[in-house]
Amino acid sequence: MLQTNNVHHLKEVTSPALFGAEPDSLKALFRKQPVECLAAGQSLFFEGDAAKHLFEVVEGSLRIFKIISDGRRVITGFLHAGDIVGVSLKSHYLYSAEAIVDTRIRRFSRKTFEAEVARCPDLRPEVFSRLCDEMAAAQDQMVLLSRKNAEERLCTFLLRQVQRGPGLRGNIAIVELPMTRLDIADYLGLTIETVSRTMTKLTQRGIICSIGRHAVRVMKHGVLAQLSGDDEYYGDERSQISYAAGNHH
Amino acid sequence: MLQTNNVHHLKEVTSPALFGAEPDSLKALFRKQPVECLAAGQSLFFEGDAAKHLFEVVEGSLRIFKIISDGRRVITGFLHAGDIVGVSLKSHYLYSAEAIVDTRIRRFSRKTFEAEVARCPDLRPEVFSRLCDEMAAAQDQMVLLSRKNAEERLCTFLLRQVQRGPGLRGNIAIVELPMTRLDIADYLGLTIETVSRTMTKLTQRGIICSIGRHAVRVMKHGVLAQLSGDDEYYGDERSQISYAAGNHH
DNA sequence: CGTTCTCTTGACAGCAGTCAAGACCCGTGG
DNA sequence: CCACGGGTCTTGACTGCTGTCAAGAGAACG
Repeated sequence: MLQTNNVHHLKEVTSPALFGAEPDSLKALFRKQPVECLAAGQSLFFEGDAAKHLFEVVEGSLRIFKIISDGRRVITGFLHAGDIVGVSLKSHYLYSAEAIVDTRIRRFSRKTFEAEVARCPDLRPEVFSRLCDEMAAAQDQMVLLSRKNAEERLCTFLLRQVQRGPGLRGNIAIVELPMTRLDIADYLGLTIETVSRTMTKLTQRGIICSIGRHAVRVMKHGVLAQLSGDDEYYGDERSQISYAAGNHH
Repeated sequence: MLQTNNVHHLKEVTSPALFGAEPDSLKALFRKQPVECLAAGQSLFFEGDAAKHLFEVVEGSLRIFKIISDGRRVITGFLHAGDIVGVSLKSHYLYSAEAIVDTRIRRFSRKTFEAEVARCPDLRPEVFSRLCDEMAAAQDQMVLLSRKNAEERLCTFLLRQVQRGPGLRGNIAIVELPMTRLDIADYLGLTIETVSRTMTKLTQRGIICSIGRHAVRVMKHGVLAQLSGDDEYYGDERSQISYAAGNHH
């Protein structure tokens, strides 16, 4: 948790001022707002509520999800420190948002936000850019849900977490997984049992190595990438994949 | 995509006090552009191409899709007359676009488009609104792909086509399906065989009735809605669903 | 230390995928 | 007009991945 927070700071500082304007002008809006705290499991808002606010995640993680008819839940995304909730808002929230762990947020009135964006042209590219990023992520998720098998889904998921994280040292990275297995399952369109079984298999093959329940050490980043199904091409490079149990811990 | 969403969006965008713009100002931009023709099967652009243009579909239909590693195709959406392609663009196209049938389009330079939007504040709410509609549709699609079974997927798909269409007369509507079964399968995350079998079942139960390959008559709109899995609640109303073959032809 | 929740593992079932064959549609050319 | 050929669609038999159900192990918390 603290690590991701530090990284977020790093990103902010090192992000080059390519655009002339200060890079995180959007977040600057939030900076003066008071910080609020959400306990793990607490709801921030519900799908269908009037969308009165936007939120910045200061620390912690949120899940955003929809519930359909008979109680099935679909998690459409996770949000972490530095993310902004609700840029793509209509008049009502499209999804519910809950804290996964104890989380700190800042709040911004939607009305004021829109006025600020209208007033300050420098903000618009960033709003637009965040929307497009969200759209690109949604499309990648559609690909995952539409055509990937359980192993590919989980590998893709783990890779995404690696990319968010503190970067890999050598070939090895540690990724935090603050969410539960059920959260992961509902995000990947699987059951909790399939997530669990697939993680066990990846562990047995020495590709990952569990560190408690909420962290994983990625031992073979390249193999993970191959198994994710996102590679553009592969010939016989698949041979790199080891089906034998590797040396873990 | 959902009617409820459209209602919100209408309220928001057409509210004259807030924006005072003509509703379709965006399309007005395209109106002066020359019309180009695409033959069925022809590509408009490819995923990864530099995104130099936006397009308005004047007549016909497009499929937009991504291809992953071993050739698997995921159709992320269909576009029809009146839709605009590429509002959510980054510097490169996120997906490929192909004509499903002979299609007529208008083209607009991305650079000019952005200049126009910067110059004319009235356009911005509409751009934003279209982006949000796209996002809402993407999330509905994630729900479909994540948690719905074959029958629910197909019923949801058919319902969406009905909502796009000329409206239902009485309880019955005719929906055009210009795309092939393979297109539908790649859109719904199924195989062509499963799509075919599921349509056969719906036909046998008298819920729909095929009119050639590219059109369907919806006989029981309410049942279709129940089977789509989007209903908020149901008690014993399921009893309305008939498992006996209905009277068709 | 016991309760509760989460996670793992196993046995089994079922939905959808795969493979295969044949029907149907439609444009082309005889 | 009909025959032909290629593509699309339907249908059947079978397989297999993932879901379901169930039990037990492991963590977290009071």
